[in-house]
Amino acid sequence: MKKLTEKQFEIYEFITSWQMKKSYPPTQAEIRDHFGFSSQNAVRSHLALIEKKGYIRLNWGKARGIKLIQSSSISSKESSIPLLGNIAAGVPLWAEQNFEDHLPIAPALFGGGELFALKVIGESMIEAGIINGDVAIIRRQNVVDNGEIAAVLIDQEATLKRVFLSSDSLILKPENISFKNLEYPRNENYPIHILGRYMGIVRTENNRGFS
Amino acid sequence: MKKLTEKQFEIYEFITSWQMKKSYPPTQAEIRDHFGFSSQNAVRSHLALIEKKGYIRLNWGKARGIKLIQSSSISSKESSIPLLGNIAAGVPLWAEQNFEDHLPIAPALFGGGELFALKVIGESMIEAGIINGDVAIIRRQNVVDNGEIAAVLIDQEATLKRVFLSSDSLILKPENISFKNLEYPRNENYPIHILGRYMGIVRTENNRGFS
DNA sequence: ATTAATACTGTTTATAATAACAGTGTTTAT
DNA sequence: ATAAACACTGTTATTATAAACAGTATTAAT
Repeated sequence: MKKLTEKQFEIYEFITSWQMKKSYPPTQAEIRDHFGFSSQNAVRSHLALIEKKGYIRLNWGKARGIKLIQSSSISSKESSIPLLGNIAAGVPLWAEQNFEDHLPIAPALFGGGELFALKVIGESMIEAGIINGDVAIIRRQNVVDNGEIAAVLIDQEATLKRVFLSSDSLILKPENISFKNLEYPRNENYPIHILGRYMGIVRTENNRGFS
Repeated sequence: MKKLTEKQFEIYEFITSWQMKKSYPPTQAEIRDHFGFSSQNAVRSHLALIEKKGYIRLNWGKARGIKLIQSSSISSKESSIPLLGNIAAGVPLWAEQNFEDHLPIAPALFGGGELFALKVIGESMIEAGIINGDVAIIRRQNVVDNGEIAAVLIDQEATLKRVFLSSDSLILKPENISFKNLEYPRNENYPIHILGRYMGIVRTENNRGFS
């Protein structure tokens, strides 16, 4: 199946998660509003392309006539999100063995894609409402847009930071007034990895400090 | 759950099988045609009754706004948490009709019990890391221990507050320095209800303001 | 260097679909 | 016997939603 462009994928994801939540697909106008387009035509042309690539089927002329085609990657069979455990130095990060747990949550709730969960350590994102011990849901990707929150690995510890990438440096901005920005010059081997984009959190009060 | 009449059941079945086949629900006109009614009103009144019995939920004014309610045995108890929708004055709070959505999350993650979800309105718990728009997971119970966070209903609006009950008063303490405590003398008919105990939150960044 | 595909804005028209109002018999449960 | 709930017909208004047409600007692929 032909690959979707990034934008097309975003729209496709929006449809799947809407469908998941509401059990019926969104209208073109609802998609337009979500993405802030001022023209429905933007949606129409995107849908046409996504259909051409075989991800959806359009029932032309009918309200909410978008039918999702089952694709193996985002199939509804997946009903959990892997929780990444302790990160041992040198061990390949994505090996199955590192997944010590699975959260019984359908990935579609967080927009689907290649998701994993990570326990947030520290208070650095407290002003974004993310506190120590929260489980962050991350979509795996190694680049994120400027200003987005990403999961980064610093000295074997996973934390969340707002990421700004300029031509000559990478800046990690905590959401906590008492923390300083971290700045790393580019083209140097800085000791951080972007693990993925922050998609949300899950916080369970019943088993804080459980594992 | 109240039983459907034979005719209502036929219509309900038609909707479920349509939904299965097409992945979106039928319109009222499509139902009318299938049953050979000459008036849409026949459909409308049936749907209203089926909704009242809690088998579907109607999204009034929206095309194909019929949502099937998961039969509580399969989905609710094992792999999803109902999201409580708008709370209309006078309407019994726990009627099926008020559940507009189900979060695809296994209740066990939040300790099990009779759980439901509620969208948090306002900034009153910001210091507990709970921000406006978060979906709080609540375990239904009308009493909570002193100092625990509970979902309370004040003037038809659901918020979270830390609850303290002394011999002569009930105090609701927000976790926000700029908010004042609310105090209600006991043995008076105060306008608040304790809905249940706060068990955690889910925050999805991908569909904030999804309704 | 040029084409094709992508990602849109803006406006208008057509149709799909729901809502509201006013009724008529028929059954079911007091 | 008498409401109340059920199962409809018939008509009209209104809104929700999709389609069509005419563009612009940017990026990726020859």
